[in-house]
Amino acid sequence: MTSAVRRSDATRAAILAAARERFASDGYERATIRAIAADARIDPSMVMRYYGNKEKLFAAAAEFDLQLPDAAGIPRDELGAALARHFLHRWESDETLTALLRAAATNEAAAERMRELFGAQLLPLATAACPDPADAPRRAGLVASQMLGLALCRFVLRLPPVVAMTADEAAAWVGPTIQRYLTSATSS
Amino acid sequence: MTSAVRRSDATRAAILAAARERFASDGYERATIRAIAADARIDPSMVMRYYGNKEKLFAAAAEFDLQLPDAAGIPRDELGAALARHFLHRWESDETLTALLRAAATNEAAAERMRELFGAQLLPLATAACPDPADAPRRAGLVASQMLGLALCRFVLRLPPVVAMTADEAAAWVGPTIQRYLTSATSS
DNA sequence: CTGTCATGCCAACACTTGTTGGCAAAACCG
DNA sequence: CGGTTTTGCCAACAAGTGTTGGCATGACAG
Repeated sequence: MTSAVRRSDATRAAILAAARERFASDGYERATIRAIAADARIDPSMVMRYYGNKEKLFAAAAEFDLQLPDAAGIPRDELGAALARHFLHRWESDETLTALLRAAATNEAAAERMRELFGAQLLPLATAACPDPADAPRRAGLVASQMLGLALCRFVLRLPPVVAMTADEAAAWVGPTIQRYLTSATSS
Repeated sequence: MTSAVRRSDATRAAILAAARERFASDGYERATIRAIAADARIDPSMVMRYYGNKEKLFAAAAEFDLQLPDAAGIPRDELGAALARHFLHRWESDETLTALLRAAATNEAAAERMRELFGAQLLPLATAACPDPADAPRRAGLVASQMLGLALCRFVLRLPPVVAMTADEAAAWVGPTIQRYLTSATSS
């Protein structure tokens, strides 16, 4: 009966949703199993039964797909702006990324997950987009620094001027930066 | 006897140094008073006597001066590169900034401190450097997003390609970005 | 209906946390 | 020297943590 719909699937989903919310707003250590369980209106022990322990719960809650567009489908000189817009949109529509970012600051497993996400999703796109595949990692790292920095200031630190910008304004400013990191002639 | 050198000043300093180290490597919640006290080779209760409570200890440990150069002393078109280099150097020579960044991800007081730092130190420089003072906050916010993002990837998440770069390489890449955020014609 | 398994809650565990009060020794001042 | 203040440690507290095992209730197959 592995593929059947169990009655507990709703509970599992409620736990996962509550976990994402707590991890996103409180980070890994301050998000307690008890608080998550209370949000999902079940007993804390259920969380343990369905997810084993807190670490595994986080791993399940931090599962994430950036859904990056295919580099081939976008004109080379619009890639920066398109990526910037996509990132911001993705960030605003799914709190998983904020959860991951907040947790990654203090939790090594979350940081490792962030590095995996970088290597598995952003790096391939950079490799396809940049002139010399040999320095794709560095270029992807720079793109990450700008996009994660923007998310940090906007969703975590909440710097007023960064929060005040619309997503389109922010993308318009940051787009050329991403573009340069991806496709410019090598600096230095 | 307020201005005299007390015998306990060495202990106070040891506590503060240990606190900065722990906050920098563990973040606010995982850095325990007990661990800090152990590092400083004293009893946990001493931390309380000298700093009141954990919050105040963090406030004392997170005191920080960016020591930004005067915008007037630097040619306008070299400001971006100079700032990038300065930031990276400052970051590497004092772990207080890493402590502040790690803690700010999950601790509201630390985030507030980060915003103060932004408003009191980076904003004035941007106001002096950018063409129209009216959009200085936005420009300063963008600068912060890039510099904090770089620090996040390099010192907290430890993305391999970002760690592998030398400080000068990183500054060479990021410099033009900062420059554009500060002095370019308004985007969008 | 009967037996079986899934679902949920309760109570408790071992442990860690920040924090407090009291007590000994050392340092200092007259 | 005597008296006071400073510096430090010890033991303990109350609260909160992740985690566990047992017991009820419901659903469901035969």
